[in-house]
Amino acid sequence: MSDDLDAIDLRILEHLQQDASLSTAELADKIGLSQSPCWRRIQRLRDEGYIKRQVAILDRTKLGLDMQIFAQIKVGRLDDTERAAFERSINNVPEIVECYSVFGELDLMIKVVAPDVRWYQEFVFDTLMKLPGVQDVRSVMTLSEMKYTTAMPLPRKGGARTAAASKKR
Amino acid sequence: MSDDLDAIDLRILEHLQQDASLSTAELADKIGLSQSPCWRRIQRLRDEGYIKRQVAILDRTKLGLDMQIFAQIKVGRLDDTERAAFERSINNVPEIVECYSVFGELDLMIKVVAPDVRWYQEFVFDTLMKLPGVQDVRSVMTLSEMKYTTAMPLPRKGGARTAAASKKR
DNA sequence: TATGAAAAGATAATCCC
DNA sequence: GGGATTATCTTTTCATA
Repeated sequence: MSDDLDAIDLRILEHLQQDASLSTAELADKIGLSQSPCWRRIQRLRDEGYIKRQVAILDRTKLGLDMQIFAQIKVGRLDDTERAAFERSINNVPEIVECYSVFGELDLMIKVVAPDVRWYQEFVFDTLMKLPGVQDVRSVMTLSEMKYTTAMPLPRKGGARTAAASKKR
Repeated sequence: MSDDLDAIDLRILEHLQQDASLSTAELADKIGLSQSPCWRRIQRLRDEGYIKRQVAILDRTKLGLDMQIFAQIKVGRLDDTERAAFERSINNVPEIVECYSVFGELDLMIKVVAPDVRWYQEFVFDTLMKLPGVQDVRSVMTLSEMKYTTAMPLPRKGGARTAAASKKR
């Protein structure tokens, strides 16, 4: 449970969260290390949970999913059982790609991918409104995606003040 | 540019977007195919752009990034040059992980990851408010992440009415 | 404790059917 | 699409510092 990352670990993570198809040798080369230590570090980063998983990112629009909508939802008080059921429902709807409980007037912020407006309209009435306790749904349709990344900010070499660098662990 | 996916392609995509660390042989086995055709299909799905890339998903909280915030931003009219500069700025800030232009009262919806409230406060004043044309920032802090996935909904075997299935291509 | 070189094993990529 | 071959990469072992 040694819990600190050195500069080399961070460079490995930075590369892998941009492109996990790199071979160990290529990656080792990029960071000026030989294969074995590079491989062991990757293994350790996996074992310690810094790397959660490795996934393929698909082209949303090529799959006909041209729309993305943020839906803000007002939910009434739920007991623990209802809450668990709610969360299970959310996870069973593949078109809901993100869901957060949030501070403020509305209780949930969810991100939905959809093929078109008609589909989404049905989705709101047939799926969202039927989730337990849902009282109100306010939808914000996106016009364009200016940025979408799965990459987390990591402390950078220059010691620049980034999010990841400012937190004492 | 043959543009249709059969049931096997979809099963391959489904597996890979959940776990891209599967070997071709393992994947082939899961879908009842032998290695060569499975490999060729994966290659084709890559070439045709259905698979955009392969990334490592890191553990946000292990990196000290415990907060996620949706910031809705009002931006004044921008000409093309300013717009391009804006988009470049967004892409240069690693803590901004998603950014969409949206319909409605406010113009942009961005998702930010941050270590703590203090960091985020500084970020709003030192970074967000200094982006060209920004007039107003409204922040919604998330309390908990109920779902986050990079996986897109794909048409399913049963012919269930999913988002991906309803769009004619 | 970490590295590098090299062997052993597994996988990816190509061939032919 | 399948089977077999080759090339490449991953993983282990071992020697070194």
